[in-house]
Amino acid sequence: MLSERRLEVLRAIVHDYVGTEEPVGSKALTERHHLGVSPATVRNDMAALEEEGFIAQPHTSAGRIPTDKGYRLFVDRLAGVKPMTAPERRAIHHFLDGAVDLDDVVGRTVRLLAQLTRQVAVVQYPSLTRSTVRHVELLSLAPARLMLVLITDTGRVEQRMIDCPAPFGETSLADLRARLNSRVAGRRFSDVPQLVQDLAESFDKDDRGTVTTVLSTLLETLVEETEERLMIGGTANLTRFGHDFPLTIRPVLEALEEQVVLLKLLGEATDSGMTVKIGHENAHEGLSSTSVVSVGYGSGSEAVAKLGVVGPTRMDYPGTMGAVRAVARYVGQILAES
Amino acid sequence: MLSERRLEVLRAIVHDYVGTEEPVGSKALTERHHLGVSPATVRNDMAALEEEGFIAQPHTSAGRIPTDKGYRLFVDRLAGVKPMTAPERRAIHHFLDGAVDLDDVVGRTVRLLAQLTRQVAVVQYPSLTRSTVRHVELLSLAPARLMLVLITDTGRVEQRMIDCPAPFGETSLADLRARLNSRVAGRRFSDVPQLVQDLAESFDKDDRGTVTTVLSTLLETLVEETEERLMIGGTANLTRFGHDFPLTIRPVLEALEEQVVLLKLLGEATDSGMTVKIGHENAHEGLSSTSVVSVGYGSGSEAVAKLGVVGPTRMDYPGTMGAVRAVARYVGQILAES
DNA sequence: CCTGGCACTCACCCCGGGCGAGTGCCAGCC
DNA sequence: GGCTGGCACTCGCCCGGGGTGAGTGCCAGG
Repeated sequence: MLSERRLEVLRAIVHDYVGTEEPVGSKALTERHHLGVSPATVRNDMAALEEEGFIAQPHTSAGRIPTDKGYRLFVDRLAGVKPMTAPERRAIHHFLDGAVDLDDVVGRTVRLLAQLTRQVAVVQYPSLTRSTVRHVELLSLAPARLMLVLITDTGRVEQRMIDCPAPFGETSLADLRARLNSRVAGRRFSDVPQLVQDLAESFDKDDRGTVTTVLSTLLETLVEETEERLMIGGTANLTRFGHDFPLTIRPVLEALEEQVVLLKLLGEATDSGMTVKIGHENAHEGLSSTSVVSVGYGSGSEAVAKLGVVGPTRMDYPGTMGAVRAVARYVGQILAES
Repeated sequence: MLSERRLEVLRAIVHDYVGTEEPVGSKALTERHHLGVSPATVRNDMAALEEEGFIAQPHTSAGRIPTDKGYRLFVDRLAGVKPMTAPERRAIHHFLDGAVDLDDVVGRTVRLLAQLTRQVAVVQYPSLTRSTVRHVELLSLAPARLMLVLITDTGRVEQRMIDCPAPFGETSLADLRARLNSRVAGRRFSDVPQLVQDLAESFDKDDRGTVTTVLSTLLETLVEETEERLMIGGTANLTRFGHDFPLTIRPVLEALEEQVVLLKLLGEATDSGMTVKIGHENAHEGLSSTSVVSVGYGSGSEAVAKLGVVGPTRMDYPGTMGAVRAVARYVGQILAES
């Protein structure tokens, strides 16, 4: 119901406003974009767009700025994803390739995303829930003290101390280790509880207490770590938010410190494909003047975690989406290789 | 050479300025602090203090604010460390006590420090250099793929993947694991290189390549991890910096993102006792309008890492120092227990 | 349906005056 | 000698007013 030209006007407004950060008027629009019509016509179009809620004026006799709804339309129908150039892609690959362990991969990814988009980057650690167990290791640190180490196929490592109810011999330990691994290695994390259910029964009465403790610690690790970790970076980019940002920046910083908030944020994104949440679409109040672009990534075809960026609603959507998508793709590759 | 009263005036100026964030004049001073002298006298004292460079006026006909040098004197001679109250101490202990692993301890410490001081908190992970090896574990993930896990007495765990030049049997693995541990377990990290020096020689020719690879990876881990990790939090508190902070906050955020900068910052602090770096005393330019209060902490008597807070030079030094010291003490306790 | 013209609105900038906190200095007092 | 009250002066801040210009809405004509 919006004519082609009106959409074009909206696109032009978004483009200019993102660039200049200032309300854009009809005259300036016709000058910078050859729309083929006069300012007066554009004014009529603007009035229509405002009527529909896609743009607004900060005050009478000022230019227009896009509303959240306007950005929404822009992202959905007017903007493509701007692909990275070949040199950029090479640089991404090269930068990520030097990582030594999972922490390093995540750390580099955060810095890379922040740099590419000049916004705040958020990267979730690969989840345990979806991934499979590569290996479970048990170490004896003291006669009645064990350490449990869980290694996943995404390279994540979790460890827990275990105080045994009774001393636990080396042979029993080797036995438990072997049986545990034969059952759970290569299996999905979510299947583990069932797989180890009756394991304790096959052990001596003396050892049974310890085995039970070990198993429950293992399951606890599973549950606790469904509560994910993440890393953020590029907060210095928040200073580019706007002139008035003492008020804007504060709630954003606060939201960023709340891992729970961020995880929920990423969690709300659809599993496949890119998700763009604009302004008030974000549930968290502190982020109501920001947009979040996120996408899943993973070592295989399946996404095991998400990453994204948080920036002002007034952001370069095509460029940001391109960068986010490219980084996610390469991180997936790196994880698959390791 | 400064009379007692002049020091008292300086103390009052610091106190008021920290509270109000506004230049403090002679009249207001005599009203809020019963110095027993008139404003005129205070003015003379102020002139003297300014002459010596302890205070300055932002512009003529304004009140005075302390200079870096003034804060220095205040911290060194006029301020004590304000001890935490008993309830606060209990809260600290309780909050830290619930941690499940090292990451959690560090995470909680950061949040705690940020909350207590209402400033930006920085906590360094316990160093590997000073600590001792609790256990080295080798896991076979694939015929020619090993994982090396290094566990320290501070609870830190590092892992590395190793691609072997040749397949490595289970018995050889057990052998290497046992010998490695008998040599390095309980030893200082810095002694490890020497202790494993000739280990490869005692192995079969076939395995020697793999053993060498394992050892060099172990030593690499040692070196790489001398490059420490740290965690920061409470960046939202930066918004309380001052009215003009778009300019102030940016370089600080940038500095905080540079782990290297922060590590150097903490590194410059003296090993024992508390260090307070004020304004330009900080080498990094972005931090020239901040003060850093840091202190070492450790599981035993020896400090294994440092923690601290970064805030505006205009901060409550006694309170901040009290909080930093208390937190460091309790973290040490928690680490010793685990 | 587009266009040029026109009157109108209103944020922004600049300016000048009044206000008041704060200072430095000085003469007098203890 | 050091403290005090008094006094003239400085200068940043607040406030109101007028000018400017970008931008708008509307309307009549093509």
